[in-house]
Amino acid sequence: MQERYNPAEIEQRWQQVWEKRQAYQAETDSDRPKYYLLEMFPYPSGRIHMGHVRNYSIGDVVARFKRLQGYNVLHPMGWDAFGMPAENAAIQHGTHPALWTEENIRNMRLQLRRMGLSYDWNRELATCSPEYYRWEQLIFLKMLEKGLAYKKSAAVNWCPDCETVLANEQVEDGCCWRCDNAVEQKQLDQWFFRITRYADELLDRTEQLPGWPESVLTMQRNWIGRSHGCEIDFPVEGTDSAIRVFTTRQDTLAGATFMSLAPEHPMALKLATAGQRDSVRAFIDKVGKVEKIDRTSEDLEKEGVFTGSYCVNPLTGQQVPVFLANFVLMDYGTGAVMAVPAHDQRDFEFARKYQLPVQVVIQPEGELLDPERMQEAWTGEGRMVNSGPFDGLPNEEGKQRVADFLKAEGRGEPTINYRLRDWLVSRQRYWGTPIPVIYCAACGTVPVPAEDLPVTLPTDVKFSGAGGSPLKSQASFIETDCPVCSQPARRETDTFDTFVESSWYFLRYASPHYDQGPVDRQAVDYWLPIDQYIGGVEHAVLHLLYARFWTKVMRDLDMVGIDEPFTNLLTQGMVCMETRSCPEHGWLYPEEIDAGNQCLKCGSPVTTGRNEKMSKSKKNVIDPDGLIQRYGADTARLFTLFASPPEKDLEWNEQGVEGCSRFLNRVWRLIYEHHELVVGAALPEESSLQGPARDLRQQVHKTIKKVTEDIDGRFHFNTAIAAVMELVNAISAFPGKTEHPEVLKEAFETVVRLLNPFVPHVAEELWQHLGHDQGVDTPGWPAWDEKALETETLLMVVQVNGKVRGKVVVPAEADRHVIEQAALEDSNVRRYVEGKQVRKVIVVPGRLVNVVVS
RNA sequence: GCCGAAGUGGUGGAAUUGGUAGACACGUCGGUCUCAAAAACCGAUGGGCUUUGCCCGUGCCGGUUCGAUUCCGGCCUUCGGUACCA
Repeated sequence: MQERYNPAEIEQRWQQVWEKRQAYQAETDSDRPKYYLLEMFPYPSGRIHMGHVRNYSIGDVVARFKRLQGYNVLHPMGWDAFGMPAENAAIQHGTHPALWTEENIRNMRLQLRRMGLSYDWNRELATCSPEYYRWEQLIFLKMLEKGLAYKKSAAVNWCPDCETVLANEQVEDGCCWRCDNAVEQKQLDQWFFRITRYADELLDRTEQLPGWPESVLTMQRNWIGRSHGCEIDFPVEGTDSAIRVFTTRQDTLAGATFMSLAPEHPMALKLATAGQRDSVRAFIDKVGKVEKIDRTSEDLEKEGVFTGSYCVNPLTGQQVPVFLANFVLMDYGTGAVMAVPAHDQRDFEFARKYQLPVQVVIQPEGELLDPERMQEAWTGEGRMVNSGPFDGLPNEEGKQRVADFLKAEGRGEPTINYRLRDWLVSRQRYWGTPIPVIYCAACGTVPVPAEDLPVTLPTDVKFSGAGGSPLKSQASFIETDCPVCSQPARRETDTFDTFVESSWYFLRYASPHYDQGPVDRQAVDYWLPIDQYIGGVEHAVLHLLYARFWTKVMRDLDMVGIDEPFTNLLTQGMVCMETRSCPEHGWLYPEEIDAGNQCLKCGSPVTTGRNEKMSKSKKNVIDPDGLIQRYGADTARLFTLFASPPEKDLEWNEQGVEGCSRFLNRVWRLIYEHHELVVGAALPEESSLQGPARDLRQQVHKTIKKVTEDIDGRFHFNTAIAAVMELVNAISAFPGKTEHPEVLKEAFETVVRLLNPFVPHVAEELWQHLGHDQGVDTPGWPAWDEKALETETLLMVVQVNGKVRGKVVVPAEADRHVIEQAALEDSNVRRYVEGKQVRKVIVVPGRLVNVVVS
């Protein structure tokens, strides 16, 4: 055994051993309980960052721990390989996206291997390979058959400079994130997935996901945004048509004194009377020019224009003027709103601005609303007034009654509205899965026959950066024959949103090489659902909602037998670090600052900012490679696990890293100094131990229990590691090392085995030095001996009136009376009890005694 | 505005079911070793005091309880999500 701990040498060696042993390959084995552990797969950007290190360190502890507990663990890794950065790199540097991506994967795979993560690399997949996306195309065809995929014209964010649509996240302050040009709304024919068909199930099943964080479930519920209400028809005066509105407040129907339509509403122009036509046109034009982002901002002034037309309130029969209003959105509800100024703040402001009548129809308890003097709308509860037959009803009950009335009269019906929109999956990009559809002049939109899949992405394309997707000018790709009539036809040139690939990769891992379909049903039935999914909270809605949707689609296609893909979800926090900036040069890297905390370039004093998420733009990043080089992967892993619990943000602290490195060095040295003592020793016999030897053995077993319970389900790795540190401190201080080598041996072996999931390389190395030929994982996870936990005496805290006044040691089996006696005899306790009357003595077994005096 | 999470020493954090607040680590201070330094090791470290011990202390105010970081009510602050959603 070497005197010095040399992480670089031992880590490389053990990684080779594991690889040779194929130690982490998972095989379907119905005789063993399975455990499917998954971390969200990375985009192959080229280098891993600290967020990855944290995510995968957390996952690896769980994977190794579950394996040691005897589970058949599936722990795969792959690449979310399609996406815009590859294409941007192609435009900027001329490298083909495929080569760029491959190179990045190669590099990142090496980085992950250097971390010693226990992946089953035989199951590795990259979503950009035709063997993967061909099955996605097949599922799309099936969705098309079921009406779950469809094409429609929709307004999308369009960057005229890049000639492509942008996802909402790619629009920053109304401008393109890449070229900083203003984003426009453009009407385009786009492919959608009908996720709204699953809105109810996606929402209702959130109640049955106890293993998910409440915050994520709430976000999903809000995103789906189901609201119960009514659709109501307001007949237009002098015509036989009607305007249909959606409302959740049908109880306020009698108070609807005007009507607001979205300027894009199909009836908007038709309703304009001759005298109003010009101003209506001008208003529609004006609103149309405002970007969507401003349109939905809070500071936008509420404006409208009168159409000149009236409709009729179906409850009161009153005449109601019809306005167009800039705050009414065409893509929610029906694009028309019944305006109830007394009970909706927006309508109230609008009514005051245009001097429209305010009619109170809900009176709150203990308050009398006066329409003349109201300063704001009353949106709370109350009793219905001015509502004819409904007067006096509590408004909640009124909702039901008004809905029933409308239905009976044929004027409306109860409806459910969702905030959730269908998922727009078309992208005018090259580096994605081609949408397998052909357009034929005679036959229209024709799906590519399943036997012709995959539609592969052509590789011989040119990237100019202009003219949009290179597929559009790739004749060899576009030109094809119609599968129906064999006449010349054109291929779809749009590709899928990359969220499509990440919606089912976790299913593919069960049988990644299966070539008869997307998944091998047997493998999926064995491995799925995922027992533990781990990733960043930034995916709380998008990816996690899409993945749930896709799983349900595949279930309904009889491809999988599960309803939900992720049983337990852990959303890990961000990795943060302080920022430093100079008034001259902006953000600074630590190496751009001198010892006196001044900028190396200009000498200005450096301002230290607060902890923020690590990002290159703010120069508060740590490069995992450098970290591993300096300290080793084990230290990097240990620090990210020790510094904070996984769901919280992690504050980077170089000194904390050094502390972890120091700890591993201490363990190494301690074992180095004593390993000859313990290598030949037997393991201890419980009964024969006394004093410090017995105490140490007790702590060994207490630590096993604590670490087991901390890891299992709780994921409190920080306290688990702290417990091992305490044990190491106790071993250091143990006076009986030479007298009790057997106790020392058990203690050392326990430390090494407990540390194994966290720092696997050094654990293997030390295990070997403790005289074992086989891996540290061979004996499985250590079990604690209940007998060793038993004590003869207990330390009990004595309180007087709830304040700690003393501590007494009592026999473990002492009864209430004996404990009470001992407590009252304590000299300090006596000072507080003497001369007072003891009212009550509370004894909490094994913990404390509280003497209540007065 | 609404929804969610959080607030504990100089710092990261611990206290699992209402039972010794501050485990573990970082930092700081003092010491040992050394020509010196680093490393390593040992000790101290919430604040205050009349220091065998006492008082105060978990964002603020109140409540329940023998006992509250933990439960309840009301506020304040920070972070995250989301929004003219009718």
